[in-house]
Order: sequence, then C-alpha cells, then structure tokens
Amino acid sequence: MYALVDCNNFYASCETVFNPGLRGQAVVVLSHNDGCVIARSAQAKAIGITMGMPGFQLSDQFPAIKIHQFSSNFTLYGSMSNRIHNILTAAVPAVENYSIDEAFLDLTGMKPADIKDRMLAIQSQIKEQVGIDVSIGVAPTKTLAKMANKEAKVRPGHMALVLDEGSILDLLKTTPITAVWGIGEQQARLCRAAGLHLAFDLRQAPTAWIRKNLSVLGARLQQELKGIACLAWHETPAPKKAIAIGRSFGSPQTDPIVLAEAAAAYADACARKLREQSAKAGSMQVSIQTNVHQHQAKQTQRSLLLQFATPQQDSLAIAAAARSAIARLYQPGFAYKKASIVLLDLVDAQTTQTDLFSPTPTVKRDQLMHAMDAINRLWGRQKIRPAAAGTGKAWQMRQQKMSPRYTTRIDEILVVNAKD
DNA sequence: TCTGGGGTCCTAGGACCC
DNA sequence: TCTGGGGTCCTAGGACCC
Repeated sequence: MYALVDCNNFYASCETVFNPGLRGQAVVVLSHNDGCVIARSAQAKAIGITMGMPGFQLSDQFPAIKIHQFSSNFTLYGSMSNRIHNILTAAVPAVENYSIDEAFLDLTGMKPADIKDRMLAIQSQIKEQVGIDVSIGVAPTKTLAKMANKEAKVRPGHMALVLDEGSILDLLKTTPITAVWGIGEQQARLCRAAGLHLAFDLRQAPTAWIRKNLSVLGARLQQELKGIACLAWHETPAPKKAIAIGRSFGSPQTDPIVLAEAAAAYADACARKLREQSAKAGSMQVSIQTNVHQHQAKQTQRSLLLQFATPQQDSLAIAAAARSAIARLYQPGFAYKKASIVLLDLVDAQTTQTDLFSPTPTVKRDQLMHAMDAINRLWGRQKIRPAAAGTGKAWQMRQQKMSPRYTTRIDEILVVNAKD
C-alpha cells in the first residue's frame, strides 16, 4: 500500500500558521511578481477566487470582502515542508518527496488493520508540531493513492482508505476522467470523444486504444488503475537534467544593458544551483520575450542555444556567456517582459573531462566560486555576485506583500507580546 | 498599470551506422 | 507484383505535473 500525504492549501496555510488572525479568512498567495493567485485558503476558494486569477483583479471582483494577499515566500514554505518531511521519515520506513507539499509513503509490511490509526497519528502529529492540516489517501498504487487523496480532501477527517477491490471500483466510478493523475486537458478531450468519461471507463478501455492514443504513459496508468503498481519509487531525488530560471520583470524593459544584467543575474543564480548539486552544464539556452498579454503591442520571442567548450559551473563564465547571448538576441523597438536561462546537458562535476587546449587553469576559479558560495551562505544570498548582474533594480520583481522568513532568519522571527 | 515558474517524459522524423 | 532489417542519436514539439 501507498499513502499520499498532501498539505491542505499549503502556502496559504503556512501564512496562517504565523498569523492566526487569518484563520477562516480569505487568504491568497501570489506568484512571483505578485502576478496571479497560486494558493488559496478554504474561504478564498469558497467565495470563488480561482487559481491563476490575476492579483490586480481581486479587489474589483470582490469589493465587499477583505482578501489577505501575500507575495510568495518560498524560503518559508520550503522550511515548513522540511519540518513535515522530518516527521514523515520518522514515522514510516520509506518516504518519497513528490513536491513541496506532497509525499508518498511506502506502507509495505504495515498490517491493513493498523493503517488507519497510523495515518491518524501522522495527521495529528503534523498538526500539532507544524500547524498544518494534511489530507491522506491510501491505496495499492501511487495513482490510486493520489486519487484517494483527492477524495480525502472533501471528507471531514481528510482521510480516504481505498484498500480493497470494492473501494477501488467505488472510487473509479465517482472520479471524472479529468481528475485522473496523468490525464491533462488534451487527453481528457480525446477520452471523452471516445466515450470515456470516468476513471472507471479508462480502466475498462481496450489497451490497444490506450496505447495508440495515450502512449505508453497511458498504458502504465491503466495498469495502475487496475491496482498493479508500475510507477517507480524515487526515494532519493534524481539529479536534475536541466536547471532553469525565467522571470518576468517588474516593468517592461527596452534597454539592452538592463536585459543583459537580468540575464547575468539569472545565469549566476542557475550556476549557484548547479554547484549545489555538484554538476556542470554543457550548454545554455538564453531567451527573451515581450509581454504576451499585450495584444496590441509588437511581440517577439527569440532564443539562442550556446554550447560550452567544456562543461561549466563558474558563475562568471556563465554570466558572461549569457550577456553575449543577449547582445545577439536583442532587437530594438520592443518592450521586453521576460528573460530566461536554461542550463542543459548537466554532468557530474567530479567526472568531467578537462579541455586539453584550454589555457586557463580552473583551480583558482573553483576556489573563487567556493569562497563566494560560502560567503553568500553565511551573509545571505546576493551578498557577493558578478558585477555583470549590475546594481540597478529596474528589472527586478515586485514582491510587495512578503511575509517574514519566520523560520530561517533570526532577525525575522515571530515576536509575541503576552499580557497577563 | 498590473496576467508565474520549474521541471520531466514521450513521440515523430531525420540522419546516420552496419 | 515484388524493393531488408535493426539499431543509435539528435531535435523540435507536445503533454503532463506541481
């Protein structure tokens, strides 16, 4: 059996933990740049705020209701996620962190009769020690556990156990095809056109049809719905195959120097992530684009793929390459809204080949990066960074509603005033 | 005025090899 | 009428997930 543990309204709940006055209120968390809604409290959902709704529309659409808005505070959410993960790893033998707010538990060896109590214990321990409500779905495969979890969210105790064939069929017959994990909008449309409307229909569909129309992924999914586990267990996360940073600017930019600085800053941040997982990148893709929502304005989207002579992890070299790419991509006459950097062809830093013809010894550079990372770890990100990233703020994100990093910065810790 | 970001996997088609 | 078989690697594009 597998359990899927999922935090309810995770980002909104994290904000509420440190601000109990928000309980029962409409709370939303906005995307980077305070753009659109990416998390909602139960009350926010109830009044009709949808995922992806632009933040600036909230006050127009709900004039009568106080909506508490927060910029996304990933430092806080990541730290809360770690706390929950620690509780889970202590509670069961095997945990797979699926996302920041979800984890699979492998319940192999646990007696079916014990499952309910063990899951209840996990729920209450997380509530007590971290302050977050979680929903738990248990079933014989990951896909079914995921669907059971969805069911759990709408039940009073936030728990759904789907342990035998009868309850599997009940679940499948009440789950619409769109709610099946792995079936997105496109494939749901295909399925409906073929007369498949429920998860149950997908389970019963001819395998040849599935294989032809939904590829091997669909075939695997069908097995999972039959209770035959075929998804791999990923206890330790696989090393990343790509590292990307793409951000919208706080305001549109026309100056190539500003674009180059943004690209250099993103490149530096990507390189930092690269060194964290001790990898090097063989190539880099740089792209810039205008605002896709401005239909009247002139649009452009261009990108460039650069191959490094040898795999790189050096912030300065990668930032310099990003700048040169911008110089080639930039066209005057456009208002640019976004730049992205993607590092590709990642290899392990220990085993990379050095370039026989490269005149530059890299040892000093490695030491420099090491020192830079150490200083930034101690004194906060961005304390030392490539000058190529500039000092201007023109392109930086709007994040005007950020809560404190309560759990990771001692100077931002929650202050409680007690009266007797 | 203001509309997110970061990933993975699969397929089809072309080029190439023996 | 008939025109081999088996494979790898790369790229672009699509679909999906959170």
